[in-house]
Formats: sequence, structure tokens, C-alpha cells
Amino acid sequence: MTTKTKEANSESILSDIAINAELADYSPVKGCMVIRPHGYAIWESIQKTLDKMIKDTGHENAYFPLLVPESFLQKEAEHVEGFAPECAVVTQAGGKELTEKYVVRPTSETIINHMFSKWVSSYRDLPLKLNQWANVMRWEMRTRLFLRTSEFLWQEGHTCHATHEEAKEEVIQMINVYKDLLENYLAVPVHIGEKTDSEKFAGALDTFTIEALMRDGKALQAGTSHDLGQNFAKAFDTTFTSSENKLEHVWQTSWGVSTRLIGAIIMGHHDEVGLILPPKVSPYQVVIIPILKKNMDNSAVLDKGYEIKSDLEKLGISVKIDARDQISQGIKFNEYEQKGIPVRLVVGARDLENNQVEIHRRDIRSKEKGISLDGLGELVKNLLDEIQTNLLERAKNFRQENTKNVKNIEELAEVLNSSGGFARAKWNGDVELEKILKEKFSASIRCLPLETELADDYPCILSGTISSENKEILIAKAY
RNA sequence: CGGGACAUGGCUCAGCUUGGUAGAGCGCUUCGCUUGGGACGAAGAGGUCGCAGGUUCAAAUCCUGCUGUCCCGACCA
Repeated sequence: MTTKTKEANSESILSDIAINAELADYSPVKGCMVIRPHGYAIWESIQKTLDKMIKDTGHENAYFPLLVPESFLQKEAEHVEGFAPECAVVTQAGGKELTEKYVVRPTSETIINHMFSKWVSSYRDLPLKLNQWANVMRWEMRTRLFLRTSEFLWQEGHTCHATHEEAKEEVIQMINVYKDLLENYLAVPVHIGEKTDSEKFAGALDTFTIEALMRDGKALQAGTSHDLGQNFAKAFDTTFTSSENKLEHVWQTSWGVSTRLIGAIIMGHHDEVGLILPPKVSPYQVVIIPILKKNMDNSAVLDKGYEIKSDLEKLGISVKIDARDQISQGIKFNEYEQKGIPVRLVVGARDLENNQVEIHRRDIRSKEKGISLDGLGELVKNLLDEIQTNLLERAKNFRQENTKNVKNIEELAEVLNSSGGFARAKWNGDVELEKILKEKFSASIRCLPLETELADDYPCILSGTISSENKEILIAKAY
């Protein structure tokens, strides 16, 4: 419990932090993890925020079953090709071989479309905008806590629209919702971009992504939003009668983010001590440590602690007080620092006399004694805002420092073989580049960013040609 | 799925080369003494050495297989 986090240069920062901060633990099942209360509370915090955003944009929650008939998956050719290898399949139940095998959902496109085809018949039924919070399973070769586990929690939105235009708007709207969530709540800056054909979702016409940069220089796909076109509608015969009385297939989207976001927080915000949580997603924003003395009357100190807690809570700040005796405050300090709690208040007998507390902020590990209790609430509230802002700014600066424009493969090699980070380039679309990236650098085109920065006359990284047809791309090694 | 490393009390690890039936530190329990950044002393509890085989009079130690974890690749949210 009190083991210290390994040095920042350790190659296993992710698991060290996840274990030491008590976010998760390994399960007896390969590739799966147990999400512990501190980790699950972060997920609940993300859920609460995102769920509201999803509802505010006109979606409703529903729930579809865990098991999907295997035949459903096979209805969409590209989809089955993309997912079949990583599906867990139920072949037996009730002591008998099943006549039809069930796939443990790797995503719910197929079963949801099966239902959509029953529910949609008129343009008056559209748009149909659903979301579900669920677990999914993908049998991965190599798993890592939060970033890639065989089972993970996520939300998947699924919508049907009368026109492709409207579906495209939905796709863009939701990827922007994700950007908002990542930047303004998780304090993780992201690039919105389009995936290349080889990287897009199996069965989609187009995939939009939010790409974040982790502190180790690797990129992380943190969320995706797909334009499914009419691929699933055709496979499942999801049709509607238009206002012109014509039978048409619906246009669909799907979009999701997962518990990987907790991995993004871990790998986006940490130091040599451990996790650093943005105040807005921290299970509690302030921890109060009363300095307790054994064999003495601590009631005045404890009362003050609870009083401060109550005062802060009135201002909408979430507070935990750790009143355990028998455990020294030093151990508690360390525990909450490892867990990433943004602000710590320490109150002891001496503070009581002077009407003050000691305050510690996790992001920059600064400590200040003698903070007056008068106006403490406002001070803490502002401090939390400042920490939230600082984390985002710090991550933005880090990303900027670790993004280099590259004109050719040699310049690219320098970036990818040194500190990592994003390489920004122009590309003529030749898939040869993706082959080179994969084989020589274990890297990939993360996206074609919507917000471009390079001048029109910047040359293609592969051919050196200058053309208005060339697209801007972000290249990186990725998780 | 390939390459490497590892698996010994709750945690971190020693012991394995050279086989003789298990240790340390931390944590835990009790008592005392302490107490504003991981205290100290004393006495205790706790392990069929990842699992399954094999070799041997005897296996934590040698051999084989399996499982899991970590790192590096291929695959992917």
C-alpha cells in the first residue's frame, strides 16, 4: 500500500500508477481488470458529465443485450472481417450445444440495427438517436490496464437519419462533444481529425477521431465517431418511407468513448509521485487531513475539519475527510498524492489557535501554511479552477513542444526516433506512406486534422511534390 | 501470436548456480512510547515457494508442459 511509485523513466508507468492509486487491479481472467472504487468513481464522474451532454444533444439511453447472434455479425461484410478475430463466442448454454452461437458483443451495431429495422418505417420516425452505456469484449492480443483490456466499459451512440447530410452533421457534432469532454473536463487537449481508410472503423464510410498526446510521446485515440452511411441499413434492411413516398435506407452514425479515457488521464497527467487528477473528474476534489494526537482530545480539530468540509460542500466542492487515527498523516499525505487528489487541507491544533489551515495543491506540489479560514471556500474554489486550467495549459504546451512539422522521411525519423510526439506533414494520399510508417517506425497516420496549420506550398512527405490536393496529416507512434 | 524478463507471507524481494524441506524489510495484531511529511521498542500472527507432471532417498532449487504479469513487436477503442 505504501510502495513508492517508480521513477518516471520506468516503462510501466501506466500499471504502476493504476495499481498504486488503487484505480484497478488485475483479475483472474486474462486481459480483464477489476476497476476499484477510486477508478470507478472517476468513470462515474465521466459518465455523469458525458451522459448529460449526450442527452442535451437529443439522445436517449437504452440497453441492448450482451449476446449477439453470430449470424448478425456476418451480415455486414467489412464489419465481420474487422471484428470476427477478436470475438468471444458462446457455444454452450444450459449444458447443451447451442444451435446458433452467440457472440459477446464487441460493439452493438448489428443487434441495434436488427431492432432499428423493426422500429423505423417512416421519415416521421427519424431521426432516431439512441445511446447505451455498456460493457463490450474484444479479445486482444496484448492488454494494458485501461488503455486496452479485453472487457471494457463504454458508451455507444447509434443514430438513424433521413439524409446523409444530417448523419454527417451528427458525426461532427458528437466528435465535438467528445473534444469538449476531453479538454474541459479531463484537461486532455485533442486534435479532431479523419481516419485514413486503413484506420477507420470496420463498416464505416468515414471515421472521425480525437487524438491526444500522452506524456511518453505516444498518441492515443481517445474517441471515435463514425459515418456508417447505409452499410448497416442495407445489411439489416432498415428502411423508411420518405415524405415523397419513396422507400429508402436510413443513414446512420455511431460513436463511442470508453474506460480508455481513464488511461488518457493517467498517461496525460502524472509525475514521479503518481496520478494527477483534474478537479472536474476527481472523485473528490479536496481531502482534509486532521492532525490527530493519540491519548488527547482531538474533538476540536475534528469538529473544525467537519466544519470546513461542510462549508466547502455548500460551495459545490466535493470533500473527503480522512479521520483515521493510528495512521500517521505522512502516510495519508502520500496516499492522496498517489491517488491524484487535487487539493489537500491540513488542520491541526496549532491551526485552530490561529484560525488557519495548510493547503497543498497536487498539480505543482506546492504547500502553503497559514491560510486563513476566512474566505477559504472561495480560495479553494478558485484554486480548483486554477488547477483545472493549469493542467490543460500544461498538456497543451507539452503537445506543442512535441509536435514538429516534417518535410520528408528523414525529418520524420528524427521525431519518431527521439522524443516521440506528433509529426505534422503533407501527404498525397499514397498508401505507401502507411506501409513505411508501420514497417520502419511502428507508427501510423493518426488522423487528417480538421484544423490545419501547414502552408499550401508545404511539400508531400513522401513525394516532395507541392499540390493543393495534398492533405495535412498527423503522424505518431500510438497506443 | 513471436522475442525477452518474471512468478517465494498482504507488499517489495533474497534464497535457486552447487537439491537436504524457507528468510529479510515493510505492512498486519497487541502493549508501551511517540505524533505538523512515510517514528521507535518489545512480543506475536501469517507461506503446501503460480499450477500440473517428471527426475531424485529428498525439489523453492534440476527437467517438461501450462497459466498469469511486465517489456518489445504484429493486431486493436
